[in-house]
Amino acid sequence: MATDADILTAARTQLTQYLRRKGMRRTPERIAILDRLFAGDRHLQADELRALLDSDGYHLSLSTVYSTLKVLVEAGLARMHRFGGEQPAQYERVVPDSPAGHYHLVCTACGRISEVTDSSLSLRQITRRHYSSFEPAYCMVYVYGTCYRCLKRMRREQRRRLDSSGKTRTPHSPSKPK
Amino acid sequence: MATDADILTAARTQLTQYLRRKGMRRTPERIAILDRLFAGDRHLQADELRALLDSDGYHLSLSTVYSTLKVLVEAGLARMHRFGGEQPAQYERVVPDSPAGHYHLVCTACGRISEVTDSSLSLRQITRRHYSSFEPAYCMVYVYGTCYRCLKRMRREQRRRLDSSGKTRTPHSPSKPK
DNA sequence: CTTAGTGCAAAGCGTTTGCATGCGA
DNA sequence: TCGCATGCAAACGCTTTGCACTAAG
Repeated sequence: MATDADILTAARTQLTQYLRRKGMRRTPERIAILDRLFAGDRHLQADELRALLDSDGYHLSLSTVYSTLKVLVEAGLARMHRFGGEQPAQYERVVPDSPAGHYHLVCTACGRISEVTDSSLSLRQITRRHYSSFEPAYCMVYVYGTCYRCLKRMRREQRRRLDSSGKTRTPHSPSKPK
Repeated sequence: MATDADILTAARTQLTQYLRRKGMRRTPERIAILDRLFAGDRHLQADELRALLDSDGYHLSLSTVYSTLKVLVEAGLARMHRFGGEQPAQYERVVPDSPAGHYHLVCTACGRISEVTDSSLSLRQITRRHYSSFEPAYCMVYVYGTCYRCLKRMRREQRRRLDSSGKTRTPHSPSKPK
């Protein structure tokens, strides 16, 4: 039932504690980046995050964004993803103490990401069945495939290809041969 | 029960078919790269793969390695991983028609990867519970944590730190201060 | 004979680093 | 005041690209 405000508060607290524990400083830049990352649950690239902060009137350097994101990841407040391999890293907030696992549907055609929360795929369940020789911290699940949008498009294109290659096989209509 | 030889044969066949279907050429470089990738089930980086081929007396350019790996991924014969985010991409063979899912244990301390085959985490089981709006192709599971080797090391370091900071608090033994 | 594939070198691009300055504790 | 954090620009490293040459079909 946590509201976004609750989540942000919890995150700020966790960051403050982490920084203190590590003897690091609680700078306004770090707070601002945390706030912006937690303002939504989208995946953000470093430069997107910077652009957002910029349009908020908050100007900071890319290196600061990168270093802070690294801090957030170490503090367990953010997670880094490399979805395609070609595309740049994307960062995602981690809601403190949230028990549910969630995984990512990655469309290999358009790169769009959707998220699925699935309690049956919780960290606990996945990590439980491990050997004692590995101490799991968290897990990530990626399902690669085709999103419905691309499926539709691909079907449309296929149809058109058949229409034009089949010549007059089906005297239907070339419809829009554009 | 497939032997490595069987697997390689199947992979070669699948590649040949894929290339024919796409109107692409069956060059010796592509075969060599496929063979080398399937010679073991390790994760390989592009330049490692090239080095291996090099030591086999097979010299080819890095760009060829990259472009061929891309082809193999598209043909469903290889998979690309970006484990840490910082480290370069690693490639892994995909055994044709192998039903079992396997996931990766990634040590966040040393970067070492181990693989776990787990039939209860098969693609089928994971993808079954999706909406109809996404057509899954394959999935990847990463469990991040600490491997036993690093756990041991970290415990050792922690102990040493306590020993030296705690002064003579517990007059036990520094045991092996090595 | 045609044209996709290869090799080489250079470009590209996300990310990191070095260093001078600024600011939190 | 002390030393970590920031900003800038340059460096870095993996990957891609452009182009001339080679070879598969």
